[in-house]
Amino acid sequence: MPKMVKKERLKKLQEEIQENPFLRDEELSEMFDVSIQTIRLDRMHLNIPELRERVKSVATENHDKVKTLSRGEIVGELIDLQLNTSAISFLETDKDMVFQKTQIVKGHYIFALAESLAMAVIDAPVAITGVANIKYTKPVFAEQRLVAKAQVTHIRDGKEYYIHVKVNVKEDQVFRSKFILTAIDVEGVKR
Amino acid sequence: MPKMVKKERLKKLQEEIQENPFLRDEELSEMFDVSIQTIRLDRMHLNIPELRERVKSVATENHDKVKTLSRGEIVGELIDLQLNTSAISFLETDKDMVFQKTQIVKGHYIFALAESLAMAVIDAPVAITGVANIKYTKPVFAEQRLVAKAQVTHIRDGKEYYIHVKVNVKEDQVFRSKFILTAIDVEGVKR
DNA sequence: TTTATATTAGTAGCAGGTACTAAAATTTAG
DNA sequence: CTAAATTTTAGTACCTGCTACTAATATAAA
Repeated sequence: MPKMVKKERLKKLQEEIQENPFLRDEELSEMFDVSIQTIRLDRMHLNIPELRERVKSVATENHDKVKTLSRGEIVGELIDLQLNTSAISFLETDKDMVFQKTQIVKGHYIFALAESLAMAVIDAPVAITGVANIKYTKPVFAEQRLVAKAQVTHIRDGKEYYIHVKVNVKEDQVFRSKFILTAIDVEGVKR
Repeated sequence: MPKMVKKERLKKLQEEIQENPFLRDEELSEMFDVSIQTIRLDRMHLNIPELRERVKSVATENHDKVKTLSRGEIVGELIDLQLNTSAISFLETDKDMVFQKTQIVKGHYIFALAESLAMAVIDAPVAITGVANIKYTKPVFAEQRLVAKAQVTHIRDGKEYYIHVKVNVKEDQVFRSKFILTAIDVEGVKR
């Protein structure tokens, strides 16, 4: 990189570390063609912690994220559950969920919220999503609280469950759907 | 923890570190009530790297994962695209995508594949999912290759796009859907 | 009791820093 | 142009969480 003044370097340094937090001071000093001490002063000035701390925070952030996405079978937080009858859950949307161009939340997050609530409301050891009829009525943005309400409308033969799930942001409905979930015995589905 | 024989300790140690990779040798030595040296010999025996290496690998693994989920606007890999006409993409399913009880892939992954393909096929700067009509025809398991095919069936007023998306595993259809996407101008959607 | 096996102790050295002091180099002001 | 202020570089001591190694004990098996 060509030599630059302090201000410029600070800006670029911040961007560079943001983009790749795994860079050592030595590597950065080579990139910017300044001494290692300068990089350290710069980091101090920008309140950027050392490599190991950066790595640790990437690790812990993502560790948590992976847990709530793959360990938790339910997307969002369950706040009320009447088995086989109704259920309510919510999900706070954030910047990671949106299309960058439009800032609109990707549909599958809302779908996942609705689907997992539909699954949660069923009192069956296993259920598989059969049919879903969906309508997105309004776009959802980041930093909004989605409230999902599921209502079991019909149970046929004790196997097929008809469930309506509606998702609201405050009083505005943003999504509605009908799920038909079919209870299946675990052994019967093996490949 | 009560004292235990080597074999038992090795097993527990492996589990403990797997569950929480952020433990120092010293903390582990206290947990198991053995010397720090013993923990180090144990790790060596089990081929478990040191704390910093573990943290680093958690960070990099998840760093990649987050990138492919949030940076990439399209879920799956695009292999063919005829703008405003048709498109094909695929997605390899893995163990992280399934319900643990049933080993069946969660519906929203398939939905996300279909939705993002539907969005990709449209030649509009911005598009928002309006209505989706969905049917899951067969359960999908991990380690299968989902192939999604999108077909634009109708364009109304140059704004509303009707798109069919079908998802197959080999010759079996596992999902089909109809999307109606509405092109919107970016300025018009701001809150 | 001798011999293995397992555990503990202790030392030197490494990476990637922090925290600090001090000297140059460069810029800015008078 | 010169003095003062700012920026950059140099160097040292110390920190954490290790590795790699040597050596002494403790415990269990033959």
